[in-house]
This record gives sequence, C-alpha cells and structure tokens, in this order.
Amino acid sequence: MGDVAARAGVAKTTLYRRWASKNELVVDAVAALFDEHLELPDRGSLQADIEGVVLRFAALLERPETKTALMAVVAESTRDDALRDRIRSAIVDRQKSLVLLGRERAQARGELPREDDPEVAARTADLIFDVIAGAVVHRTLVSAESVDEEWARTFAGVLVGGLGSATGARTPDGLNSSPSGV
Amino acid sequence: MGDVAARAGVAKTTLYRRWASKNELVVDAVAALFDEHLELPDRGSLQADIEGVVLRFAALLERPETKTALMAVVAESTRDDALRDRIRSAIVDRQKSLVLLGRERAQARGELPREDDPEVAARTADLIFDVIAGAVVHRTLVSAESVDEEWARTFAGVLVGGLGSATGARTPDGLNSSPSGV
DNA sequence: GCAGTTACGCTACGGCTCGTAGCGTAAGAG
DNA sequence: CTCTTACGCTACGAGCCGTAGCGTAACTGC
Repeated sequence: MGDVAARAGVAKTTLYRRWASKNELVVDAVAALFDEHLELPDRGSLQADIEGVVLRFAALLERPETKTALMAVVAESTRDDALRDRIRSAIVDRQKSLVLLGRERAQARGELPREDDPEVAARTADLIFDVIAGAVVHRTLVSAESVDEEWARTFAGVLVGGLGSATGARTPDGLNSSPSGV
Repeated sequence: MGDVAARAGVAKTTLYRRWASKNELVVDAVAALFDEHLELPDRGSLQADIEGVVLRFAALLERPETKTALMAVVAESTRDDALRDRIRSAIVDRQKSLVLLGRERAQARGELPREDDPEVAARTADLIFDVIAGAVVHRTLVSAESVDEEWARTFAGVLVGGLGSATGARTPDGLNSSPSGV
C-alpha cells in the first residue's frame, strides 16, 4: 500500500481518505480493469461469441497483477460479508450483463429458444455465468494452464451443446447418448 | 497460527518443525479434507454421478473454514510457484482421478464413446475437471448462492449434454439447436 | 485582500501475524 | 547411564495495515 501511494505520487493517508480499506481499493481497481477489457463483440454465432469472451477473460486473468489482486479480495471475501457484497455489485453483477447480451443475440439468431418464465431465465443465466467464469478462472489459476484458442473452442462447443440439448431441467437423469467422441 | 498450535495442544515452534510455512500446513489440511470427503459412488448414470460429486464438493466448500483456507492458499499461489505446485500435487491431481473414474464408468455404460488418442483424452479430462470444479467454486464463493439439488441437476444436464453433442472438436461453430429451452 | 473550509503531505505509531533464536527439558536407544 | 531426538517456552525481529496528529497549500465567498 505504501507502494501504491508511492507509484501514485500521493501519501498513504490520502488513499485511506478515498478508500476505507485496502480491499475496497483493490475491488475498485479490478472492477475498472474488467469494465475496460471485457466486452462481447458480435462474432456471428453463439459459439464464436463464447470463444471470444473466454479468450478476453483469460487474457485479463493471465496478467499477474490481475489474478493476484482478484484472488486476494475473493479470498478475503470468504470472511467479510461486506467485501463479498462489494465484489458482487462492482464486478460480478456488472459482467453478468455480458451473459444476458449473448443470450439475447443467440435467441435473435434462433440458436437458443426463448424462455418465458423469467425466474428460469435468470437461473439459467447465473448458471452460464458460473460455468464460464468458473472454468476459465480454475484453468488459469488452479490448473495453471493457458487458455488458448483450441481450449476456448472445445469449451464453447461443450457449453453450446449442453445448452442446446438439456436445460428444461425436468427430473430424469439420462437423456444423453449422442454422436462424436469425448 | 498460535491458535492452531493452541487447539492442537502443542507449541507453535513444533508446527514449524513439521511444516515449513503456514501455507504448506493449510494445503495439507485442505488436501486431507478433500481426500476424506470427496468420492464418486456409482449412482447408475453419468448424470447422477456428476450430480453426486457436485453436491459433495459444494457441501465441503460451504463450510466456512474449508472455503477460507482453500481460497487463501490459492490466492497466495498466484505469487508463489512452489505453493502452486504443492497445491497441484496435493489437491488437484489427486481429485482429478475422480474425473477419470467417472469417465471410465460412463464409457463402460456406453454413455460416452472411448477415445483412442490419449492426448485428446487427457485434455478432455482436464476440461471436465476445470468446468466442474470451477463452476462449483464460482457459484459458492463468488456468486455466493447455494448449490442445491436442482442446480446440480441442471448443471449436470448441461455438461452431459455438451459432452454428448460436441467434443470431437472440429472447426465448425454451430451444430446446435435441439429441444427443451434455455 | 482576508477569514474559513477543504484536501493533502508527513511522521510516527499501535496492532497483528508470520517465522526464528536460544535455551531448557523430557523421553527413548544402546 | 550417556546420547540423541523431539518438544515446550519466551522473547523477539520483520512486514504490513490502518490511524492520530499536526502542518500546509489551495480554493471559496465577500
């Protein structure tokens, strides 16, 4: 934090006059990075849109400062509810709009059916968000392997296929079996 | 750490005679929890197997100590390569065997085709692992919503559907469209 | 030009936690 | 009965977050 103040050319006390704690500053910094680097250009298909955002997100996470800062505040948010809420409103909820946009486009293209029940729609959007963000974060940070175009393509293929085939979410446990291999 | 020593009824110095640092101790503790609580009983179908392990994993992660400890070391591993390797060998690689077991069972049931190319098989297993672990972690820690049976069912449905439909990983970008809604 | 408010810089410090040094002591090996 | 091994204990150094207190510059309104 002394370092941050030094690099900003201000005194440490000034930082604490603008942010109540280090964590809040880091959350705002990470949120700004996310807002700046994440977007969802229309690449013509749901699969391509997912590939694009996955690669953008991975590129952001592979920067050492980004991943260190993000994981530090997420880790602390497990024992600080106020921090968790701040992360949600400043980062998570904002980026969730990308999922809504992507679904809207896919529905306009006819790639995904429209869902009338708004609660089901919201739950599905949350699921998609958790799957995309979780998978990319896990791969880059825990598995520590790079997210390249091939991985993005395979991942997007699985997700698109899964969304197309099984989401009505009735009770049965096996409406599976299909072509092409694992 | 003084607390850990106190609760263990030993002196703090004794802890440092067995573990070189706090992080190593935490990694070993989390690894033991994972080994103890994660297993993959045969529930009759790939979908049900995934649901089961997702619920087990989520139950483990919802315990405050588990998630705090896990995320703390993962966060620090972003700036400590030795710690990252220790996490990989003590936790990640061990639990990855669950994916291999689940796939083996699914192949024996005929739910998934066998894959001859071992490299493709390994990459797919890694992908499945990242998707399952990442999605559950992201939902419980970032989205901060509970993983209940309904979520597990929907998630497993999407994953099974995705694995069944699109994984040969050719170039095309749209072999989707199907029944049941998003 | 002048008082009053606002915001900043700076030093010093308290508090917390990780990790270590040094020494005394109990238990098992031969 | 010695020797080794492992443990307990106190004290301490180091690093970082966050704050107190005070001096100082700039900007406002008249």
